Amino acid sequence: MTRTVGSHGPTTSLAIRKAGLRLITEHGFEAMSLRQLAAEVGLQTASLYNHIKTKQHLLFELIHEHLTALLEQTDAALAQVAGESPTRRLERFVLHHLTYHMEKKREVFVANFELRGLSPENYKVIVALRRRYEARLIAILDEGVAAGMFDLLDTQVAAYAILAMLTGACTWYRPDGRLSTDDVVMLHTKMLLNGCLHLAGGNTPS
Amino acid sequence: MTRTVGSHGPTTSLAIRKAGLRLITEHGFEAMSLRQLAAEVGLQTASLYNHIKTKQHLLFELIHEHLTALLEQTDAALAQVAGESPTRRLERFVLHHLTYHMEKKREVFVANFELRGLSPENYKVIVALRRRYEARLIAILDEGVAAGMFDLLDTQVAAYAILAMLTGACTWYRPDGRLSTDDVVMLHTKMLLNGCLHLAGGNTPS
Amino acid sequence: MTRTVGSHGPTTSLAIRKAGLRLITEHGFEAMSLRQLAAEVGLQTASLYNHIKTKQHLLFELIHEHLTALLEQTDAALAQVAGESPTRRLERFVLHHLTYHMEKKREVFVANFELRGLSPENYKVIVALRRRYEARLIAILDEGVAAGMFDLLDTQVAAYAILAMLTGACTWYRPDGRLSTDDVVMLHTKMLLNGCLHLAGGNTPS
Amino acid sequence: MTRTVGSHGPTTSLAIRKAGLRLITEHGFEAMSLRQLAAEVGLQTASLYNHIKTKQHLLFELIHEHLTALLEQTDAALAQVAGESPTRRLERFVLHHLTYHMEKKREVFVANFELRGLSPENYKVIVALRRRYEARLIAILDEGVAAGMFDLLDTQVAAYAILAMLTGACTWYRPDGRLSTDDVVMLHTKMLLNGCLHLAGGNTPS
DNA sequence: TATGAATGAGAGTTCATTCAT
DNA sequence: CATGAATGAACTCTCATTCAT
Repeated sequence: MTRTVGSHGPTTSLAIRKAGLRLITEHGFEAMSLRQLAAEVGLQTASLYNHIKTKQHLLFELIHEHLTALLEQTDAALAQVAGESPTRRLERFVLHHLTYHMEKKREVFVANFELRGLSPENYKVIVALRRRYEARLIAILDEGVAAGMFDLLDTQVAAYAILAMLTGACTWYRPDGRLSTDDVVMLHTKMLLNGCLHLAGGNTPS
Repeated sequence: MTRTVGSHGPTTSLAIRKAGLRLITEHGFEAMSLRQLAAEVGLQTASLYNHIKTKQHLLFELIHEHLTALLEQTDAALAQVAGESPTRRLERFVLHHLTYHMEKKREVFVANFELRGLSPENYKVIVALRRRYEARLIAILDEGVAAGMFDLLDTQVAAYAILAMLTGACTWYRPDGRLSTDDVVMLHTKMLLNGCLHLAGGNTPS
Repeated sequence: MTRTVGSHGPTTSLAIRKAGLRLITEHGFEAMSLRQLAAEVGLQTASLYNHIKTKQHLLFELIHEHLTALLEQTDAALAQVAGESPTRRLERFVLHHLTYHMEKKREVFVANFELRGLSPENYKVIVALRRRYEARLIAILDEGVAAGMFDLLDTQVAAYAILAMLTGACTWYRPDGRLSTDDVVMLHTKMLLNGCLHLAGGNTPS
Repeated sequence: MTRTVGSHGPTTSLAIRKAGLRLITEHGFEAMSLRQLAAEVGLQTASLYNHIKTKQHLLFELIHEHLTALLEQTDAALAQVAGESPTRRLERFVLHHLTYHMEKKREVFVANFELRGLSPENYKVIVALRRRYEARLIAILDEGVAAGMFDLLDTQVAAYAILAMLTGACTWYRPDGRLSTDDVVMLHTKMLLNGCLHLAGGNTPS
């Protein structure tokens, strides 16, 4: 009754998803062929269809799983600083976003830059999830502005700008690069916090 | 300056490039077919080859022309503030980057997110051009740090972060949206300048 | 005669054959997929192979069973009018053919229009059975001609023509249509008998 | 300026259609592969698409062209006997139907037995054409009944029966067979006319 | 008896590109 | 400068069938 270790339980499905992420990251979704994917996993192309519904659905699943996990973990992280100051909460958000994104580079990349490959219906679902994530940040910024601590013309645009910067990090960050994750986090945290804060001197750009 | 009316020579080529930009933006380079492109311009597919060398070369041209123009205009813009303070120069850079990017949304998008479609040789050329552009910003940041005005752990990473934020703007910016270009420029300028400046109080993150 | 309830052994096999007939009728043999068939019966495709040898063999079985039954019943019907006049025997043949065919529309359709799907060996077997059936009709026509009652140039061709007409009926006949089976039988019997009879006046076509 | 004889004008398109008819007749529409078809014509599969829209559309075209021609020629034939007796007109119809069908066996076969391969929309169009053809025969039968010359319970059903018999002829008729076309025509004409006529003696089936 | 997974073959269709006209 | 036709490669996906469990 014991299942042979390593044998075809969810193993193959996982391998497909993992290889899929890699290939999509490298060549783009449209440019990745199922032949390639199958070869990577050591299957015939036809066998893929025992594990995925269609190529399109695979893309959807990969992005959906990523966004769901991201949302969940973000909420958990923010729960730790519930009731604290907007600055503290923003700091926490940045920390979590960066660590998560630097760890799951591939998932992030796909979820951010391969939305074009989604069918219209799938696209809608994914965009809704993204909106929910953005809403977390916007809420923090709104609190900060309401408390007179943040100085932002428009919290939604500010949120987009912040996310663009943070997510951009996962594009160029290399684990074996010059900077540690801590460095990257510190650098971005400082830039963004300073950028949002209402500064006494009022050094608005000339 | 005179051009014989009806000699639609360059006209067709321009139309192809314009439609190409649009289709690549919408569907991605790999997903855009030359059939589509030809139809868009009112030609048969075969006729495209009177105006482009290959599909690959079209992509290269589009990106190359964009980057060349961007570099040229950036240098012109910075020349206007030669010798001024790093803050002023950074402000100028941000202003120019944003206005240019919000005006040429499609070119920017293609040049940023379709590099994967380039052949290795073409990729090298383009990346070199991008490096030169990034170098302009890094230089400004370096000056600022050297002058003790900017407080940045790593100017290269800071430059990437800044560019990610700025370029991100062209992704979500809609000319008919809630914010004017001026608003967008002001908002980003303020965030970034504050983010870079060496603040007296020393509000390092907790 | 007793069969353990729940031992759905033959039940499943029957369900498969029934669904097979339906699907082949609707989509054609080549166009029917075993996936479809399995789904129709509530099985996985692989499980079908516990009940059929191959797709090809299923087709063969369906047709073979039909033709065997048809032959058997036809002989029984004709036995009832053994020794009677060719006219009476022809009448009986027509009656039986039509009633049988209108009742087993699907079997008839498959046996008539899906022979192309048979493998060469299976094809031979089936065609031999059909020949035997046609022979029954030809024999009646021959008797009629010999007795001077039927006026037919060629009894084989006449048999084909008659069968074509009769079998055609099963194509358009709808149980819930305008005509009852009795109507259909009467109409065809009259047409065919008149068509075969040696008419006194000799109304040969001009 | 003169076009090379035999060169690629409509020649290739015609060859495709001709080979298509043959292959569909032999293997059935679904079973015919475009690879086969291309090979038959000496092309690469892809090249077919310079001449056909899709496989489905090819089928539609073949049937549509056939039915259109059939209708047209039938009307021409019937025009020759306009105003004559129903018997004469029926005779003419039978003659034309048989000669046309024995000459264009393949077209007839496809148009009669491959309707299942048509998409729902195409199916509708084709069925409408067939209805128009059947209407020609029904009209003749109606005239005959009205004039008291034909004895038919139901002209529509009679028409179906007649067409089934006539069309069936094209299934088994072989140009090199035992019977000449004339024989076949005479045999069927006699059977059908006798079958329809109102006979003095009133030999209704017992 | 039923199943999930695997397979090899092959389906229709689209692709970028070439070339004679 | 534009075109229709041709090409070879590649695409996603489905097929009937097998086999260990």
